[in-house]
Amino acid sequence: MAAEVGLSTASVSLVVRGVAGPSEATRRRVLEAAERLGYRPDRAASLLAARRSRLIGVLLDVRSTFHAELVGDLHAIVERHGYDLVLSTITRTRSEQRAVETLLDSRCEALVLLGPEAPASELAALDRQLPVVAVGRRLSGSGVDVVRVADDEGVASAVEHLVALGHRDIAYLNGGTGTIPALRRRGYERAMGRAGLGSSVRLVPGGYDEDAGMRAARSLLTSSAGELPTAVVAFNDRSAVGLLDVFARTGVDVPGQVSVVGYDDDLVARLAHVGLTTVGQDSGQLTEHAIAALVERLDGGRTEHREVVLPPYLVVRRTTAPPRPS
Amino acid sequence: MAAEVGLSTASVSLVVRGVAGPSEATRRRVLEAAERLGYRPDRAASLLAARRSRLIGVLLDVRSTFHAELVGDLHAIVERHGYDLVLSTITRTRSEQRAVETLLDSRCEALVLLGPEAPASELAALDRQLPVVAVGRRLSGSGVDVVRVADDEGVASAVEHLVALGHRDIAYLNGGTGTIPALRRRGYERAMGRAGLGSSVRLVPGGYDEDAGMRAARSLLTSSAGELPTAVVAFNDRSAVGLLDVFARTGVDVPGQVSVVGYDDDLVARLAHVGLTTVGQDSGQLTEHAIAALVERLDGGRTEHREVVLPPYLVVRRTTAPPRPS
DNA sequence: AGGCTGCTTTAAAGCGCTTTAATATCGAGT
DNA sequence: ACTCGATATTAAAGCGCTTTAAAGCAGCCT
Repeated sequence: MAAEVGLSTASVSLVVRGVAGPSEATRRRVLEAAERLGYRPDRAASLLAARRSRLIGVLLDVRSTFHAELVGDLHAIVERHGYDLVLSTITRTRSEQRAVETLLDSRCEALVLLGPEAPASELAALDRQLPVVAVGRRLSGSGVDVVRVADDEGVASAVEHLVALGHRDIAYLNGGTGTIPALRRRGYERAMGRAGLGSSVRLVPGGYDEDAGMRAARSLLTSSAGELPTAVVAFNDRSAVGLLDVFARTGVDVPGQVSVVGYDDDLVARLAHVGLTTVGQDSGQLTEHAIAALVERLDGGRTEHREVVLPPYLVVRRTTAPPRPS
Repeated sequence: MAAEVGLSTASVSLVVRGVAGPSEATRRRVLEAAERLGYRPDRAASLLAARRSRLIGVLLDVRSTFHAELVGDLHAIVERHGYDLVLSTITRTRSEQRAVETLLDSRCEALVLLGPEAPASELAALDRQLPVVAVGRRLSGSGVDVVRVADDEGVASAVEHLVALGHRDIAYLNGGTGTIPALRRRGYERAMGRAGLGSSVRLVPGGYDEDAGMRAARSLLTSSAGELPTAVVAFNDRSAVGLLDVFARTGVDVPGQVSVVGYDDDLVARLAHVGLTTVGQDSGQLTEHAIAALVERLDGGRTEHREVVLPPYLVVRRTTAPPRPS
């Protein structure tokens, strides 16, 4: 390529990277030749020579629609800062650790971890190697930057919405063990307390999928469970959909007899025939803050860690209404 | 790292890559030191020096759940062949071409394109640079390897299923323009013809999403459309879900009054409360053939192109039943 | 003319590895 | 003791770039 135009490789490098220096004439000459030869700089070589990759690694679960949305936003944002993305997904057979190692091998300068599961200590250790931002997960300690949505507030706003509609008998369909389920559950309990409904707190064992919701619905419908609550807040949309399904099949009118609120604003919640009232998080904000945090540490030299907590928003659709007359 | 153990970098390289040569003693010494120092070989440097990246690029749409599934399988398969994956996704703001360029820049040795949209000629041009396999799309000419499922057969088997149940008035909800919609539609037309129902062919304009399905359902329900068919085969699951939604809201019983079949065996089709009869494709087979094709060309020296067409399978769930009595 | 300045270009070193060919080591065999 | 072959190790070149310092070259001033 350099030989082709009778210039040094240095000049070519300068032109190709758009660095100031070469004259207009040289620039044109090189660009023309590059075009003609279909020249593409070798990323590996640049990376090696430049000692900067300008690569940001993203750990994701390719099966998650929410992650998909985030990746879309990330691409756009990262580009504005002159970085590029490298994706690494977990799968059934590919652990989080393995996925992160791939990212490390690609010599990423920083990592965005979408919903990481690793223990906080491990993440902190990672962060000692390179800037890391965890998205969407609450983390004790402050070994990494965190950008997340206040899940407890989200659930609280769901409860408040129901209370405002007149509900008093509001059950919560739990999401199992884990930091996120715990946080959401606490949001429910606190909100109930604040509404003077502390004594009506009613926790139903659940899980994260449709099946869990279906089981929960069936247990609520057995007479031994006592009267059906007038509303139930579910850990997430998937379990809420399970609830809706069983209610629909057993002739329980939603929202006539029971109101249902989900969490996540999943695609499934938005489907017109589901129309689930739910709590969503602003993916654009989430990614914007995540990248900002990394760039600050990479280019701005910030060293202490920070946690950004964004407010969730309630989306009222068709599964909530005033309670049935008792 | 080499200095650390008092050996040459060559020896270290040999050990780290697991190449035969170094003695057991050396091997242990290096491995121990690597562990202690947290040494990770630099991918870029290896890539540059080895002149082989052993990387396979995957073009995908991170928003597609089917692609997600494929990526999961790909990771597992590729690993068995000693390759690694690099992912590049299209997004709202990131074109297919841009995504492919990224892959090229990473010096992939071959590309797996999941549902590529580029014209065949462009793909053929790409294939002149490196082995390319297109997954899931029918391609005229033979400029690249193709692995796909026989979409026409899939739709045909849906029609045959309905015919076997006794249906004669079977409409098809079209998927818009594009090679895949065209192929599926033809599958419908042919199957109808074979069943002696050529004169009952009934095409409804549609699209690929829930909205299109909803619009189609409404148009079917207006009296001007004539009598409601006893069954409708939809271009895909998403549009089928739109149909189901409108039917449910307007009190049209499925499958009592109308049977509905989708296509894709999406997650949404599997949800218990949807229970959509649909046509699925075996993602494991698809990826297995795709990688096999690439490996053969990469390591086996095959040069001509090939097309692998896999059979789809019908999944009968709860949205199909014998037709309503007329 | 000679010395400056400011702009453009390039030689050369080197990034962290792989690879090849050559060298070192060690018994075994004669 | 000496050669031979097998095995283990390494020196050195080089992958395709970036980067730094230095060189080349105008034009300008004194």
